[in-house]
Amino acid sequence: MKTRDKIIHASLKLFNERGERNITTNHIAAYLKISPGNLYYHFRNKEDIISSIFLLYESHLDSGFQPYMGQEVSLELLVGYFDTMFETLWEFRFMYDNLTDILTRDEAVLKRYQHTQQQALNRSSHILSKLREDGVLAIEQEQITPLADTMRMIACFWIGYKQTHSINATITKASLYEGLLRVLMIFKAHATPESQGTFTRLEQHYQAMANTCFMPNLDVHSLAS
Amino acid sequence: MKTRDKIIHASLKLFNERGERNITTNHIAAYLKISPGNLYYHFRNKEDIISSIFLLYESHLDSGFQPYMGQEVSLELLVGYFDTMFETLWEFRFMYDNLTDILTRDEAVLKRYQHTQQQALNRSSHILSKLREDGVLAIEQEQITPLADTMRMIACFWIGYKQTHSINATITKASLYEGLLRVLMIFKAHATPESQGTFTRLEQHYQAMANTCFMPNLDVHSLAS
Amino acid sequence: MKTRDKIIHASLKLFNERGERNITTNHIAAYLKISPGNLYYHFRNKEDIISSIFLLYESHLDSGFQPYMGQEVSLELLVGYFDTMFETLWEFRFMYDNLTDILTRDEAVLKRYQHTQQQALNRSSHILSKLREDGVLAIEQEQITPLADTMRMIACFWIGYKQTHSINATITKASLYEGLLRVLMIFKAHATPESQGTFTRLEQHYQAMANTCFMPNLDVHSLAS
Amino acid sequence: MKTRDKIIHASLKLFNERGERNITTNHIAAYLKISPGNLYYHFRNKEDIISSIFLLYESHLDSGFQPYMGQEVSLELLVGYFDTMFETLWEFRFMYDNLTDILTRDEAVLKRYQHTQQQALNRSSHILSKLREDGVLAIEQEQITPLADTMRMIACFWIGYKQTHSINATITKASLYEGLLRVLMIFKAHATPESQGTFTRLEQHYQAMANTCFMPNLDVHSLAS
DNA sequence: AATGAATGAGCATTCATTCAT
DNA sequence: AATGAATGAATGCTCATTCAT
Repeated sequence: MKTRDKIIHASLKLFNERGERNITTNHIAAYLKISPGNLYYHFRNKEDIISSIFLLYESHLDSGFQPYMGQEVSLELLVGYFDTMFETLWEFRFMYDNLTDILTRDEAVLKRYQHTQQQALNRSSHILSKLREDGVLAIEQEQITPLADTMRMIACFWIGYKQTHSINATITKASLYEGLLRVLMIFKAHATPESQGTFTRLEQHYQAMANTCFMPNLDVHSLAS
Repeated sequence: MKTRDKIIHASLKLFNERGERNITTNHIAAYLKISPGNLYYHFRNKEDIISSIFLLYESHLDSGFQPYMGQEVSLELLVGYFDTMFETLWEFRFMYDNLTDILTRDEAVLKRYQHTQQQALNRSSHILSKLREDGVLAIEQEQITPLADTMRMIACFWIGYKQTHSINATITKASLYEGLLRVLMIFKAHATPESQGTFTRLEQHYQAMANTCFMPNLDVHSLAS
Repeated sequence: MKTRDKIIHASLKLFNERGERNITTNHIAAYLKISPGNLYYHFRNKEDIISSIFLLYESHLDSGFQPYMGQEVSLELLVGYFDTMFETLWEFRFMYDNLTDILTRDEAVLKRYQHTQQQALNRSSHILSKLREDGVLAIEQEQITPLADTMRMIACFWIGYKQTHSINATITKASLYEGLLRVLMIFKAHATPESQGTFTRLEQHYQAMANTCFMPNLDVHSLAS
Repeated sequence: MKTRDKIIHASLKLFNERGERNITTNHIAAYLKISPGNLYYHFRNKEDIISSIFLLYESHLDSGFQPYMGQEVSLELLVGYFDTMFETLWEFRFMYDNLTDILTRDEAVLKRYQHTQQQALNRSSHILSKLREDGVLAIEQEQITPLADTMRMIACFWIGYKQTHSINATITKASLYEGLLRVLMIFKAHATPESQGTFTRLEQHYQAMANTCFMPNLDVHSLAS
């Protein structure tokens, strides 16, 4: 891997593990066993590194949220989207510990972040619309975007929420699934009576996933069954 | 006002306006035109100032969330609680820009914060239970606490969310009402058919309130009518 | 006791226990539950307090080192002097942790200290002379002052020496007697053959004293026997 | 010279001249016309600088106190040791102005210091034993270590003693020779009658050295004659 | 590409001392 | 005599960034 990419990935790793505020450019250089000067050869400044990490974030989100023109809307598809979102959140969780602060510092990053988020929201709303048309959701058209937004919000702040409001502050994959179940709960509240069962099955699936985090050797096919 | 209180309020103001990480003790002293030594005469250190602000936060929350022994549960009462929460969040919004970081630094504050939040959650759950018994909410008993928790979560992170995900990042009272409406939306999703109308009226009330922010001279009695 | 004296004695106590450098004027005031302003009403500054402690030190030394015109020189008398010195050292031990530093800061105190020390040295030399005349010490007249000086030096720096060169750094009365025995060792090296026995008895006495520190209830008459 | 070494030597110089407590890291940086940041690039903190100075001290002492396997014990050899000790003390005299304080602050340095001192003491005792076997010293075997210890003590605190107890507080090489003569005095007190002459000659030698300090151009062969 | 020494403004904090009351 | 709030220069130290090599 090129030095530039090494710096991005080391920074991301260290930021996630110990918080962006606690990681200096010298920490990153020392971790990679390169000189601080070399780090600044590849990046103008620390903000520039963060900006590059956001670029990575954006492409993760974009590639995981591909629209699905023409395909039939399935719950699996929708869940695929949420899987993507939660995985992205895990990968870039340092951002969500400190989102306001980071975005306030760099106007350009803020704009790009908002654009990416807006696109993700549009796609989510589009899917919710289809689910409504298909009789899965009992919801008025004008409530669709607010609902998508609420779900996104819970996803975005779940990590920060867990870290501050739960006794055990360490974030794990299991605690992320807990967040997913919370989103599903809201989803289910808007489900038509006929689709309640489907949502129940989804819940059971993710509950199993959360449990699996502690039993990693089990092969999981809970949804398929 | 006593110097000690001046320091607390100036800190709160500056933290809210420019972020806690960007405000040094010297900034606070300079803003108040007192010496850094004087600031440290009144507070052991910066953490101590923050701790005192949290004390203020806790008493705001506690006094606004008085239990209502004996009274009849009304939507108005519940809404009063949310009004309190949203106003408190506004007053102490700097915390939510950086909650993980702040709470990680001071174990004692973390414990107190979590205790306060737990009590607020208990009271919310209690009210939801009553609403369920009164046939207002169609929700299983075991879903009550998760629902209360979700609503709290949206309340807690609404400001941070707005600040980072909306184009116009400036937080106003109107944008807080927007958050309130979002919570109501979730609420309404669990309403029994008979109480749908009540929730609709509530929505209209808060919508009016939000609009009034731009027309402050109008006397508002939207709920009464 | 008057506030002024309370300040002197509290300062002495705190300096001895925790080191002069580690005790601020605010510490002293807080310990006495008086205001810093009051402390500065009684003393111009910290140096002034230290100067007053030195005054106390000087009078201790002077009163314990009264010349003994006319009396017969006895070993008991001499030992009385060393008892005084060691007790004074114990009482004012903070000085000897940091003597250079303290005396460098205040010219006037330095001069007074040196004067007091010179007088103590003169008296010691005078006694040694008599002991020589009485056939107790086998020493040339011109070696008398250097010998007195060496003994004083060991006395003065014993505490500092113990604190830095022994594994167990805590200073106790017992460790002071250890220093006394060291001085006696030098003394004995200059004893005439006839007086060796007397010095041996002295050593046994102080050895017993050192042991007594751990058995405080025993009545000690080791010298008398 | 490398910056790191410059910092060590400048610190040593400034500490010796003005006392360690009175020299801040900023003083050192200013003296060397480097930035405080640069100083902290080379040293973790002030303790780290002091620790490095102690390393220097230890190697000075170790290299000057090489054991002398097989050689015949001569007074010259012994005196060589004391020369080393006194010169080392001169070079690092700031330590002895404040030894308790400095060693109390850093456990690791204390341990190393005590180890170095213990080794020096062992070697001194070993030499004294040989001198006793050779009929130079009239001393019981069990008194050897206390004697070595006493001599070391005088050496260690001579500078501090002179600085505080003599009218002319400025330390010179001549005043160091005075300390050496003091140690010799104790030594001589334990000499056998046959070796008294040798010690007298030694005294004369060092007396001459002390005088030479004021006549630096004279070639000194006082011992040889 | 890379090194690593160097910068310097800034930070949280301390403490002897002052002063209005 | 005494209070206690206030001062302000100073301290040890940090860290994003620069630059000669």
